[in-house]
Amino acid sequence: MAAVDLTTHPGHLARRLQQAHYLLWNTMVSEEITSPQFAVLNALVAEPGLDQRTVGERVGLDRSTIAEVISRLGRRGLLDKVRDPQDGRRSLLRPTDDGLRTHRKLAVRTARMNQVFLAPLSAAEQAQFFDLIRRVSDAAEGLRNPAEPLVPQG
Amino acid sequence: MAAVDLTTHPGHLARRLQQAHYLLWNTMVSEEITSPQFAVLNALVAEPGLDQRTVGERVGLDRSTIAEVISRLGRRGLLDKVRDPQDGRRSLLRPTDDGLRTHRKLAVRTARMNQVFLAPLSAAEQAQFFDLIRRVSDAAEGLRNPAEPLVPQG
DNA sequence: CTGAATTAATCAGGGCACTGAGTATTTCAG
DNA sequence: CTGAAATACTCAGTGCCCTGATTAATTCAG
Repeated sequence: MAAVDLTTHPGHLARRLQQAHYLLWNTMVSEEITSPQFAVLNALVAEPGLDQRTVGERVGLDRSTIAEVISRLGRRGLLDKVRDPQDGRRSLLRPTDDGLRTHRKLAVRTARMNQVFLAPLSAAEQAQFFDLIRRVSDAAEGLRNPAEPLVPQG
Repeated sequence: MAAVDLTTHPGHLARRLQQAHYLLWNTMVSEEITSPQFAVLNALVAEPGLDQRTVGERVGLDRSTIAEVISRLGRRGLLDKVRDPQDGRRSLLRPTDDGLRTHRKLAVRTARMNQVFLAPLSAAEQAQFFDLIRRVSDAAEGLRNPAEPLVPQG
């Protein structure tokens, strides 16, 4: 006995939500390009020439994961990766023509999928949905570095 | 240009939410036992003697993933796995004494973590949060098998 | 200018999540 | 009773996600 009701556990709900999304993405958007891959491509369409670490920051992927995702996108010929002549540690990334085409195509399908995914909610509820999830995520993210002791701001 | 705003994409938000949860779990609950592992243990505390497939159903893990999670819990000595004498295909699972102890300990910590995680929301908002996520997940889950042609209900 | 941080990227290793294919066991039609 | 279908599980392969350690390049103090 003493077992817990997981339907009131946000972590469990988050996992289920992501699984549901994965399913829909696979059937409605693409079986080749994943959602994180699209996010990276999208960041590079917005800001071509970013380095790997910054792209990871933009889309919320750590250094190891972003390296893998970028390697896959590179293998598929969707982005170019060149060493920064100014700073030999960095690789500068930008989408290829094929990458731009793929991004445009998937952006349309993604919008359609989002509509289906959110269809059970009214417009007001969808706004609530975004707001609540964002607030919880941001707050937890903020707990990462519990206020730097040195040079707090400026 | 033509880049999309990911902050209005439920899939992206779901991923961020799960990452935030992962972070908090790791610091506040356990670095050894993961959240899916706890979910499996919890299911077996509620219903000892379940077979692998059913446990997977209860906690939302597919056949392959549940096999891995159970193998890890078995290696840690938190559950026992015996072949069903009635049906040689099944393995019957039940928590060990150590598994029960671990479950009790983690249940307490998990409750504390959930409070911290949901602290940015009022009680009413927390209820909304559960409701909205559950409705979206359930609806997408329902799209898996688009209405069985045989014996719809009963 | 040189040695000590700092920084970007990589590598090794563990865990979650899915699909498609294969194996063993049970069930069920004939 | 026997062969086909269904079922529980396993295995191989791909991809996401994290941490800690390592490598290469840059920056910065002395």
